[in-house]
Amino acid sequence: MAENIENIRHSLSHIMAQAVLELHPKAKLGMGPAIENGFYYDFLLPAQAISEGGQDEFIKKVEARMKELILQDQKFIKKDITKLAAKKLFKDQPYKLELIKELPGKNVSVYITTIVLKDVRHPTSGGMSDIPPAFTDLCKGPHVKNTSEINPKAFKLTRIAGAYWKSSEKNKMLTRIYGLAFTTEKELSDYVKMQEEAEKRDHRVLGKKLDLFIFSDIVGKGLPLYTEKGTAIRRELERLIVDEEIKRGYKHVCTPDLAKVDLFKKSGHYPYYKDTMYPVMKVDEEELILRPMTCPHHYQLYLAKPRSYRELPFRIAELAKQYRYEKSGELTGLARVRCFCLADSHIICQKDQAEKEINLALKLIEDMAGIFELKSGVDYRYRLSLGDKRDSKKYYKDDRAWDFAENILRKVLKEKNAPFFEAENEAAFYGPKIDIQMKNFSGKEDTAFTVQYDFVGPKRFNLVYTDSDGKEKEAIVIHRSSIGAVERTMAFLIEKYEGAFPLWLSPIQVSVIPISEKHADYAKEIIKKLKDNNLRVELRDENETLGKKIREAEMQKIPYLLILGDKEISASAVSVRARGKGDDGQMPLEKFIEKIKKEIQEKK
RNA sequence: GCCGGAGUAGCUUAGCGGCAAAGCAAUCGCUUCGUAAGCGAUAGACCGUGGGUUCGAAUCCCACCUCCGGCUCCA
Repeated sequence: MAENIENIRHSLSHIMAQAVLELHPKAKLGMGPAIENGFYYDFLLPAQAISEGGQDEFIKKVEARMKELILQDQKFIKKDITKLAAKKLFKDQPYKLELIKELPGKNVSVYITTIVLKDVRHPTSGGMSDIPPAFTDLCKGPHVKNTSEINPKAFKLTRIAGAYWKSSEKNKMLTRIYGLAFTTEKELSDYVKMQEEAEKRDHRVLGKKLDLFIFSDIVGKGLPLYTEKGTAIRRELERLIVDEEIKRGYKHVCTPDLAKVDLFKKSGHYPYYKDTMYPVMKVDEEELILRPMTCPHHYQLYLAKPRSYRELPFRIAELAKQYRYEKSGELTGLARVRCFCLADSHIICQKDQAEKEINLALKLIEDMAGIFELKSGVDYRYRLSLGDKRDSKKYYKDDRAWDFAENILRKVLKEKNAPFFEAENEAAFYGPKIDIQMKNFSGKEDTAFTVQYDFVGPKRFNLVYTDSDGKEKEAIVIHRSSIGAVERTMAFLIEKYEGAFPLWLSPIQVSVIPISEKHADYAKEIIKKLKDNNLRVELRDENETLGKKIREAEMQKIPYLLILGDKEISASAVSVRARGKGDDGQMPLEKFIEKIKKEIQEKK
């Protein structure tokens, strides 16, 4: 039955179109495919079709009619007809006509749904032998044979959204209706429940609950403000990556957040990205912009003096703040912001060093992902993002360089046995890249980390070195991020851990809880000793019951609670409670400190 | 940016033309507690902003701002 679900979903999209056309005979049909977990159909609806009564009312009406249509045991019949006949058939459907024109061959297939002769479930509706087809759609199928294969309780219309015809911003926006569909009612309700559970992991919800970051209308959208707790997490991530990169031979540098617009004109970024750059600030005779990327700044450091082949690979790294004017509708919590900090690096090297450097960069990324317990194939997968040689507007024209770079990236992935897929038209203008695609709480993917091959930057900035033969040669550049944008990575981690961070990342590592006011002084002593050991601690000395203070600390997902009462004072000890594990018994403070410092060290 | 929704106390929400409510948080008492919510009181809201309709607007209409779900985009 499972292999039939695609057919069910696709058939439901036709039934939805049929229902919508009944309600609004003048509606124009776009496309209506099956998708993961359901289906959609795009319509051009008459004005006010939805606004009368609102979206919920509209969905309810369509859904109710769909259920009736399903119960009519409609047959799906496939017919191949000539394009000419199809054009006649769809003369009132401009989008279908457009599709017919574009389809190859002389014939197209259409699916006709028609009501069967005997409606056994509705005996009162009588014979219907000569009624015309209920609905005909241009479609290559496949479909169910009969709507009786569809469980009317196992689907549900979910939402209405705008979607551009053929996915292009230049085209008209149609109204898309989404539905969920499964084979059984239980699968549907299980899915809905699962979604509700997943929403609790949403980093925006947890960010508020755990007091990690906020947004302020007057600061501006897409510009997060981190609280003390959120900043603690950031700081740990930043320390981790800077220390690790320095160990691995990167030169960590600091360059300004803005630059003359000329810098980005020279780099070639400007014409490609000017719409997503902040506009020019004119000061005296200078025209400055907030930088949307760091590469050209780093190139200037390389160019500060003549370079020898002995200095290569020249790995410049920075925790670089970047500013991009993303469209307002594209902003999402910390995952997509207008000001972010990229763990960025540009590796300037010889062409024949590229393969090794790409491998090293991927190794660093994987080691970092390992620390976060992110698993290849589960939490993330690799995407080989390719260009399009036919599109010389979007991609720098140099077919040989593209082939060379693509082959290196593909070879690296193959030799690693990495699970990867290839994606056309996802490259940067200056070269192909390997993107590490991470899943978020709702199952959608975002690029978390990236390794890119660049053969354009060196030409534009004359990034050369003196080779062993004394001749000047052109270098190539590997752009890479290690832990990506700190903001986006935090979003992933909040969702991954559901706010229960490992000890080393926890904003508060230890909560000290005196049982009553009598024990407050002892608690303060303990706090001081913990702080002397660079631990992040808090004191819960409110006049509340022990149970309540524990509950609050647990809800804040604090890894360790120290409970202090008469027993602990007389034993000069602390009682430890580990997150989610309950009472873990008494131990001397020194032993506890030693234990958790080890745990922090190991980043577990 | 576009399509569709939503904005009520610090947070989560109820109210949907006729006196702005509740729980949690906060503050103050009582309680001094042994491993996930002790009891009571007090305070807290220009109902996102600005216009309009109406005898009367949190509620209806318009514009703007912000957020959410999609579309587009993501160097």
